[in-house]
Amino acid sequence: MKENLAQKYDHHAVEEGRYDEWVGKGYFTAGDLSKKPYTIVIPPPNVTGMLHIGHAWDNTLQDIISRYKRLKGFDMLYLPGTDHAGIATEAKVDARLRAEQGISRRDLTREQFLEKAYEWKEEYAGIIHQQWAKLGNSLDYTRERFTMDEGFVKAVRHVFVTLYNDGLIYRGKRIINWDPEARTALSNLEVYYQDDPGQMFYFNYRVKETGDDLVIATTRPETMFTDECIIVHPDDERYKHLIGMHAVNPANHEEIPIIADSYVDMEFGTGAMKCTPAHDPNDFEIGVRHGLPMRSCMHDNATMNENAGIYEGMDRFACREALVKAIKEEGNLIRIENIVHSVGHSERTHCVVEPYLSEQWFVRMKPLAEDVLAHQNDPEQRIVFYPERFSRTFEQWLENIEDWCISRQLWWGHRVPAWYHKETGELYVGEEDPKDPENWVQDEDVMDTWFSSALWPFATLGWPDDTADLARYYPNDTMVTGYDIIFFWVARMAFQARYFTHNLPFRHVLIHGLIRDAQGRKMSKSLGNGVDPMKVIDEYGADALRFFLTTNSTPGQDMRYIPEKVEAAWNFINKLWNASRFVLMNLEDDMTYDDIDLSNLSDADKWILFKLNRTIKHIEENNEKYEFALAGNELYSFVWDDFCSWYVELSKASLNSADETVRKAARSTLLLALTDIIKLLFPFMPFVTEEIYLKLPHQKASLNLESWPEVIKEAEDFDITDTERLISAISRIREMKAASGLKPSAPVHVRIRDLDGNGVTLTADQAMMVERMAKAQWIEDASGDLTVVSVNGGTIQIPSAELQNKEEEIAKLQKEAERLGKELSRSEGILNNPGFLAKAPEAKIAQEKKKQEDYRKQLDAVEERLRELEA
RNA sequence: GGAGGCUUAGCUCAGUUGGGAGAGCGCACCCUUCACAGGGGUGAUGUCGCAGGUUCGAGUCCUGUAGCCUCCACCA
Repeated sequence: MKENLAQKYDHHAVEEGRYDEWVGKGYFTAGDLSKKPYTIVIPPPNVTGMLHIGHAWDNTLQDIISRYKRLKGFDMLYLPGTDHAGIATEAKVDARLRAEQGISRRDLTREQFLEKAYEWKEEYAGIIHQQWAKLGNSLDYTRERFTMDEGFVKAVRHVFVTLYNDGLIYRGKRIINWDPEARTALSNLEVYYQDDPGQMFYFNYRVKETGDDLVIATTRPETMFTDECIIVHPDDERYKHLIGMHAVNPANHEEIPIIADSYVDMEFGTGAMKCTPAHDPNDFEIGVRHGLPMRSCMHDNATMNENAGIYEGMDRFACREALVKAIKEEGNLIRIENIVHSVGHSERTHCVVEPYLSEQWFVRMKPLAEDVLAHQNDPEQRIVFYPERFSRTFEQWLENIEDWCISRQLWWGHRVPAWYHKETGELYVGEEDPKDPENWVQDEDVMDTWFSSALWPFATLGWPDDTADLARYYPNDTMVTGYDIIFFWVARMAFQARYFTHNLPFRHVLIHGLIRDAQGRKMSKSLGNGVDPMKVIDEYGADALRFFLTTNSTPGQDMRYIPEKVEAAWNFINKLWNASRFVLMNLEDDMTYDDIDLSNLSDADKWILFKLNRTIKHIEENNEKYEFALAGNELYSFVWDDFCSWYVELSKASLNSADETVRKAARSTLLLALTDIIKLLFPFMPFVTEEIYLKLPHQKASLNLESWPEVIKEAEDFDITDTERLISAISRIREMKAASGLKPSAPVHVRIRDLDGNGVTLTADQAMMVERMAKAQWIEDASGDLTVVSVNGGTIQIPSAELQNKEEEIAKLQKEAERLGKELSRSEGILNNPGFLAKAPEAKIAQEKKKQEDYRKQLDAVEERLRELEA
């Protein structure tokens, strides 16, 4: 006997050490020029921490595609890398400094801080590598990248400078979202809105010239110190006469002009609004339009500045409270309404974002977005989304895009390549540092992390240099990512690729959802409901986790983490393991893969090979469409039901045959089918399939070097109708026995009739199947009372004395008669419908007629038996 | 205000050009030398959210509607 697998499937033993061996042998290293290239770049995980189960899902999808493509004969490049994740990492390092040394980043110099940040990066990149290994990701480490490595520095500078020179990057004083805790600007995307309880304050701005009361509402009284004017609608009869006059600001008694602008909605509030250009984006627009002053009344940490007078130094919210109190005391508070309104928070620090006027760098988005949108109509240059609906999300966002604020007041990131002359104040923007650095000071800001990740698909391949990898592996073929970063990332890669490579970054985008906990809640640190993929792997193995993740999800849809389902995946692997042990036990010691001989196949052999062929085709079709759940589920039932439950059992008869040609055919079928099964499963569960492969007679040094199973040509013409019928007959016999309270092993005799009542003669092969699987002995003919049950294509008859249960049989037959009656009337209904006959396809009509006839015959047999029983 | 998703068996979910409702888990009964008791066999359970429409035929297409959820925009 061949060396067999261990008696028990132990995922630790199977997965241990295998990955390093694969990497060491270079199985994941791309570069075979004789093959067609296929590229996936990993969405670079942030070096902020460890991978979570969402990464495991994302990566498994990529790895399945990669391994499938390798089997299909592609030169597969699955490129790894990590993202410096500017603000997120900076916050982590800052928190660590606080915890370990009781200091903040501001207590260090920029250089000192960056040193700490690099230490952090090294530490977590190391952890991420270990995690990738555990997951089994077939990454080409010879091409690993980091979004702040040397090549990226070059790429980012080139992009910045080019866009600047082309007028697509500009510096300007604008209202941006300011995070007063991190003290940095944020992009619109880094702000989330949440309904918070708040208050609407109504104040009286008395009109200086007339003494009229002018009631103005605001939710942010603390910004009133820099109100620059009052605005009313030019057509508003209530206020028309006040235009050009002045109102007294109740916060600081400044007299501010009352001006007209049709921006004001007369229906909203009191119809008059205050305008604070430095603290509100809409007010800013108005301010620009009317040439208003733009004073700010806050510091960058959201405490009040000198423009707030006596409130200087106070926190914005404390100031709000104190100010309202003061205004009330002066009699200018009209009323306060409690409201719930949407308030912007920082994605990172969660504090309330302050619309804040400051000098920042922006990317002019419109022309870039339009270029992408234009190419979405070009079949050759269109990015195709799976599922397709996400292309709408993508395109709609691009259609309504606003300029992108890319500067961040941080240290960890790509520094803006702009310098200011110490003497003249001249601005220099360039890829090279100034020739006379002593005369220049570099812009302090760094760039939004996404500015560099946007270059990922091509900068990882060596761009802006004209490298061989870039020529070969770009554009990427498939990008796999979550719907949550379509705007952050996918859209930005799209326009940068368009602008700088005049190409699409990738042809396909496979979108997946979020993974939630068993109750359907989002996983979060505060809930403590996150699932650590490494713990899952420890408990069930990476193969089980991978199979769970990809066969319980639908593209684009969220999924829940349900431990029982991971366990079900483990059980499936265990089943495969045991079936493999069975096969190995039955192969001869010296058997090689070339000894497979498909002559003299039994009915059962033919049946499984025919089904195997169909399975190979289906899996391939679904893999091509990224429908891994459909592929995985089909494999599950093919392996468990068809291969294990039926074929392995049936093969036992052949393996015990006295005829060596029969035994050989069974061995050949077992080896061929199992080998193909593990190839089909390999992308899903690379560890256990490799283990099995190496124990089986095999042709390559590793399953990684194998090729996708070929459809077996001979098997395409096999007619398995009789075998299918026999299998359903076996089920009916088992059913009859179970219904009669007989043990499965209790022997019975069985006679089979066709639909016309003629005896069916079984071949020796078929009789053996019945004997083996149903513990029923086939007899040509039987006398006496026979219990009857209908089966597709005929009836099964068992001597009643052997079943000894008349009531059961009557009940069963009545139920059967009822079912057949229903089917028959359904069928007749359709066939009596002239519309159906006139419009349905010929084949469908013929099929329905055949069914009707069969139902009729079956029902006749059942009714005849019922009459006998009742007599 | 705009866009999208979900609603199918007790639970979690599939269901890809419209043609006799599925899986896993759970549940009931039976079964152990012979690959696997983390197993085998048999079985029960669904007016496919609701209402219309198109069609010979709708879980599947169209319209409307309810509930839950997500994203985008706006909010003096």
